[in-house]
Amino acid sequence: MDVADDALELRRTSTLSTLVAQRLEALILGGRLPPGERLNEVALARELGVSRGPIREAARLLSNHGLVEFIANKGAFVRQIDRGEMLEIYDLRAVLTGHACELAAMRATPAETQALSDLLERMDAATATNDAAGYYGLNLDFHALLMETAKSTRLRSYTEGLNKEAHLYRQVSLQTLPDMEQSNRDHAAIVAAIRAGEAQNARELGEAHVRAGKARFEAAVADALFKDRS
Amino acid sequence: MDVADDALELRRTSTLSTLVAQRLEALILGGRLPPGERLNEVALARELGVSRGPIREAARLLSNHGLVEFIANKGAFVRQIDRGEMLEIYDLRAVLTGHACELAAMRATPAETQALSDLLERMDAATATNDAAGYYGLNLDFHALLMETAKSTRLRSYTEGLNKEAHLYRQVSLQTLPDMEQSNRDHAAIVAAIRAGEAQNARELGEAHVRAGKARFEAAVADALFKDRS
DNA sequence: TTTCTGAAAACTGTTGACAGTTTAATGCCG
DNA sequence: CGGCATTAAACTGTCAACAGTTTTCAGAAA
Repeated sequence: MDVADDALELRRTSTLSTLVAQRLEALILGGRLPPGERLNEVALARELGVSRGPIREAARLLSNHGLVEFIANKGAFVRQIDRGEMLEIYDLRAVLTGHACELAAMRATPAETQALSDLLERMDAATATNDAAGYYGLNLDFHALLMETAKSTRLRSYTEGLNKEAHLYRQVSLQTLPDMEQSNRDHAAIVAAIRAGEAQNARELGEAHVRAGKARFEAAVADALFKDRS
Repeated sequence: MDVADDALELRRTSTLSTLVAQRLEALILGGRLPPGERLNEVALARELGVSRGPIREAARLLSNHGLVEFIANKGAFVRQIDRGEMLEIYDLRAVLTGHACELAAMRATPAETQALSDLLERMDAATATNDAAGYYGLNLDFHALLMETAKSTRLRSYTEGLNKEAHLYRQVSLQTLPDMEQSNRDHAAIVAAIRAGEAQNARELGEAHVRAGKARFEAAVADALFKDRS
């Protein structure tokens, strides 16, 4: 999608409500509106310089993205995600990532496989220099490109939603950092399968990749629990 | 969830916006608001006896369910689903149904497997008497119970959303009726795998079951196309 | 001091009105 | 008669005010 399309798309969809929704989403994911917090309509309206109408519409927009929960006569609250829901999210992400890899293997254009390979190389470089922050960003890019390559709008929006929800887990400290080396070995295997057009194989590799993340998460939680009790 | 819980839940969530959303959803899925139609706010407000605010909020609610699409300064439109999107929906439904069966195999209580078996029998009875309408309803119940048994709220809501979206396909005539006998053989195999706790097997069976539906759909589309041209 | 009661403050849910945009229609010109 | 500019109608986007509920807090009773 080029710039002109972007501009058109913006003009086609942008209204105060959607802009406010983006602001609110940023506030929530950025932690300034922590899980459990109520979205005070009048305060937010004053702060953002709009009336309550757009605030309410924006909150309703976010509600089905799973970021916000409505309680009648009490208002909109930032959702709280507990450990069980986090596991649920990992499971779904695993299944959907697997499906994305499968589709990518079937549909990837040469340019796309090349772009994936390029990202792989840059991630290797980040691993070599132990650049965790850089790796983190590239990792996001990689998974985004994977979804792009799968060419399934719903798959992408579901995955994006799950990723956002994961940010609502109370102890962000438990959002584990991947073992960069192992993680990128996974990526390399996935890209190889995609390049070879081995759909089933790509699917299994993608699913296992996320499952590994889930395992790390569970270990981190168990570890934190242990520390609490000691 | 018992009746008291339902009432509480209702009181907790129900507000004009949500009630209107349910009404609108019914109008859309019932075909009275066909795909592509604009949701005229003033007309709907008058018809439902509320002001435009709740209508707008309800539309925003439905927009995230994928039933409605907003275009700035033009309003809310009932989404249109084309053949490609329909295939995308089938794919996702297949993957998610497989996952649901997998989870069900791991988590089903004896009561739940029994309930699944009971539905199976009633579907057999419907098949025997060639009661397509009855089978249709029981089939919905079966898949709903499957999701219940999987005990994953997101899995359920995603699947429900996909099912609703599928209703937006322009030619509802192409929504194929399953071959009742074959379909129920699939169901029986799935329940057997769940009862046996064979998660991986249940997953594959569930996925294949939906894939079969996708194949029927593709055949029906090809057939319709052929008839058009002849 | 604690607990209950009741009123006030704060806030959400809803409504009707105003502003700006889009769409349809009317009339003009070729 | 057909195409085009202009104008009016219809409609959406936004706002400010009203109604009803929830929460808070002060004061009285135990």
